[in-house]
Amino acid sequence: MGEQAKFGKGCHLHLIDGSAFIFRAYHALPPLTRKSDGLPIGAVAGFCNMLHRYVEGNTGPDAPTHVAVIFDHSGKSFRNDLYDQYKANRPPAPEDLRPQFPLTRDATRAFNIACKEIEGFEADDIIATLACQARDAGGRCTIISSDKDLMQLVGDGVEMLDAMKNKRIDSDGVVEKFGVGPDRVVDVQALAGDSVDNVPGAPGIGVKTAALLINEYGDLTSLLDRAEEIKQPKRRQTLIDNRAQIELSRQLVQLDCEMELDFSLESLEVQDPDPETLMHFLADMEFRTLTKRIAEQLGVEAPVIAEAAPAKTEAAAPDELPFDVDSYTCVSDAAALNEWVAKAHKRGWIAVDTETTGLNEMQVDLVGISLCVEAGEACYIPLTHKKGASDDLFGSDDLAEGQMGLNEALDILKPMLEDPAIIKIFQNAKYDCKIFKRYGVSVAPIDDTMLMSYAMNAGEHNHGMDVLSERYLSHNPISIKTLLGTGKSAITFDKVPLEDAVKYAAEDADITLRLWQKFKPQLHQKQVTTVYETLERPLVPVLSEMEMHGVLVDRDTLSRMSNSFAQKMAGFEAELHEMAGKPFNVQSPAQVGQILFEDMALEGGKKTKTGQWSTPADVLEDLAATHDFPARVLDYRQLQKLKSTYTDALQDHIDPDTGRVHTSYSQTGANTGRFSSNDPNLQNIPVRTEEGRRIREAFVAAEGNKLISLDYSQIELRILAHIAGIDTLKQAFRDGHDIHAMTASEMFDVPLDQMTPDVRRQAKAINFGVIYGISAFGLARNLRIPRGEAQDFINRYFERFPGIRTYMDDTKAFAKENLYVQTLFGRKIHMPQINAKGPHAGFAQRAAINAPIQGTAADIIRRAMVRMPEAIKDLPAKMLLQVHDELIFEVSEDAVEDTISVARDIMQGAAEPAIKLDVPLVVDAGIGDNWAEAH
DNA sequence: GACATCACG
DNA sequence: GACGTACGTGATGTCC
Repeated sequence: MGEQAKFGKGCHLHLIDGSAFIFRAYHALPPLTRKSDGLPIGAVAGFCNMLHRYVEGNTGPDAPTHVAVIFDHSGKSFRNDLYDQYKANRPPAPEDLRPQFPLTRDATRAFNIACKEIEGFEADDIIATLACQARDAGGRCTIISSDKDLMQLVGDGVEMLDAMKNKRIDSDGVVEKFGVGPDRVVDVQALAGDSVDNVPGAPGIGVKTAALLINEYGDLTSLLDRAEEIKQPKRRQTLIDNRAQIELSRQLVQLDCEMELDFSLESLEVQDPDPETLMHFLADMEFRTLTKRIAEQLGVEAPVIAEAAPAKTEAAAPDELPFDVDSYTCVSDAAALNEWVAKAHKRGWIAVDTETTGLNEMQVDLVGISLCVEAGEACYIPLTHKKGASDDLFGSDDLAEGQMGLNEALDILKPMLEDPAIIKIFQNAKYDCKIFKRYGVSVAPIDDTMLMSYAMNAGEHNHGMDVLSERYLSHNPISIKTLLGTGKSAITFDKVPLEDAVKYAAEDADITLRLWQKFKPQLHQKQVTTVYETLERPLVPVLSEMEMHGVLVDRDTLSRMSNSFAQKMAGFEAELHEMAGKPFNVQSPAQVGQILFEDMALEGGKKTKTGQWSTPADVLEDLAATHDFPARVLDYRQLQKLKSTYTDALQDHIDPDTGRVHTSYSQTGANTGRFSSNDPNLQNIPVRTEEGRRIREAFVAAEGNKLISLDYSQIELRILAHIAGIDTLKQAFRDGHDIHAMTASEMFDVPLDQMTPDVRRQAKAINFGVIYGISAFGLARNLRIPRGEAQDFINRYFERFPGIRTYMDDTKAFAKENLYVQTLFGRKIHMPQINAKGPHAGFAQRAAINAPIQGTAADIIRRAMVRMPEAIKDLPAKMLLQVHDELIFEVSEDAVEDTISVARDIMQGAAEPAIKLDVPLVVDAGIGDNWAEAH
């Protein structure tokens, strides 16, 4: 440090406003991506060009002797402690810009220019402090920026330079801009405020008026003290009323010239870049032109950049960094943890994984947290592991040694996990976010490798970590079973010895980070960034909240129904044994089949592929027309289903703490974009039979509330009408006609006023069949008509609506060509089986026809759900459940109508503005004390 | 753990 | 010309 000459007279410091460079570069260039992997790189390219042009231009007597690029540190600054709304209305950095922030630091260092940022301060403060130091030492300083907030620093050897316009700004320039000299800029800004930074200022006073006042009264303090003297009554009152706010504003705009810096002016001395380092960086970024140009100037050989690197989509390249579970570290004190937090700040991202005592997010305890910022470098923070059970079979409740306190760790992690400038990366973020939420941490923003995979590869494979790691990293992770065991002897994670836990948990974070690095650029390449960012990622907090809120279920209602079912079933069982002439297990399809088709020798029995007699409901229904036995079996089966799956099982899912049922939605469960619901499944609660529907009476609103249900009417048919472009159908929807009756009328030439329910029913079956990729066989079975007749129906339908056949043929052809189909919103559903030969071919083709329709409907309700929390935030209403085309809310009695109105608008307009459908979306609403009434 | 059955959209 | 099919899910019980 002592080698450099002292900064003083004759020295000239240049300070570059790094953030301004980045944003200017970002907006000036198209969204370039790195050829080999699609990493967004446009802002870095522009940044490097600007930096290079700047260095090139620094010749002659006025060249700087010292230089630094100053960046804003991610996260909040001390100004947020003064005013929590400071810069609060600033939108987050664009998605494709964020990963470029750290790269611009790397670029600065590659050019061998000092690169500075300090936590808790803005770049402007560092610039202010350095400028003052330079001035005090008798040297000069040029600030390369056009930010008006820096103009207060101008004067006495400090100037600004607008690099784009190549215009210097001195004291006169400041007067031109603010109407006052640099020393009064702060006063003017305090009065005028700043909408960009959300500095309030004095209402109704702009720069012009502010300058007028300051020039008249000398300075801000005098002005405020003598505010009574102001002639204009309104202006006078404003200043008197808002004195505190104006003084706060002054604090906000006043830059800190006296920061403690851990580097000296001397350390910023201009140095030549190291050609090798610079070349390596530029080549790594694949900047072909710039690399060549700078290589020539430096007189070195330009490194070769492969023209078209092989697409790295599937298996990992063999030369990738191997996994080494022994390299992972165990973090057990605050100092070590703080280092990891610092790494996250530096990088702007961090992969996080939580370990818990089980899978039920509402009940389990946090056991530890693993982190990873750089591939191959991961740690585990054990928090509540229990002491080993060396000779005590039951283990111990005492905490194991070598762990930091849970609260201490969370206190350190919370600001980072909530920092808007740091992306937290998870595999299945919803799980971890719910856990963190229970510990008072609201994690944001996030990325989720599971959802990225789903957006890119739905239909190709599942999206669990094991599958993804195997497929994309060629690595088999440690199996959780080897740590926990299986079945009855399985232990919970808090009983796992620390050294094993570190390897397993840290590896998961490492895998997550590596998957993210691999997937991120692929999202662009596969053109699903919008799907991921608008239809997948924003749902994580929405679903988390719905799941955590849960739905109130009345245990007594269920319990009474269970008892009633049990009684009836016992009666049916006795009857059935009597009829069979022997006791048998009514729940065994094999035994029922034997009795029906062997003992009773009934006709029409078919066998399943395993050789058993097949006894599904439709077969038994046919037999029930003539025999009591199959009719009774059906009765029994219905009650058995209701009891075991619903009235019994649902009670076990009532959370002991909340008294409510908390389902879990799987965002990646259905390939079409639908959600699935599990533990328990609340998307298949009975409704079609009277008996079953009564189960919904147990789903109730809390005291003083109502349940409301809003469902899309015929959404899939509407989408079909739009996509296939069927004018008659579209018009019918626009006119609000009964679509099935209309179809029947068109097909069978029956006037609407002479429509019979049976003809309408047949048309309805055809309409549904079309959505499913109609076949004569399927329609025949559904309508119980001969196959030839079904084929006639279908032919007539296609004749009447030729657009439908075109849509089906086009969709099939598209799928065969591309191996995927698409929704209106760009969601891709892969169809790897579409070109299969043989009997399976039909399956894939029908799925291909159905997927765009079902998927588009799923996209639309997803869009509604993403917008819903903001829309209802001021209403006493909560969104509880989603059942594919229906949303259920719990709402205070006095806000029922308002909520319906708001939620309906959101749902009906959910396709817009992305898509303007040719058909209206209609949402029906129901209200009740329970779900049966509301539906 | 595979299979059959049945609940939903 | 025969093959065997409606599309998408999850939970439960039997049986091996």
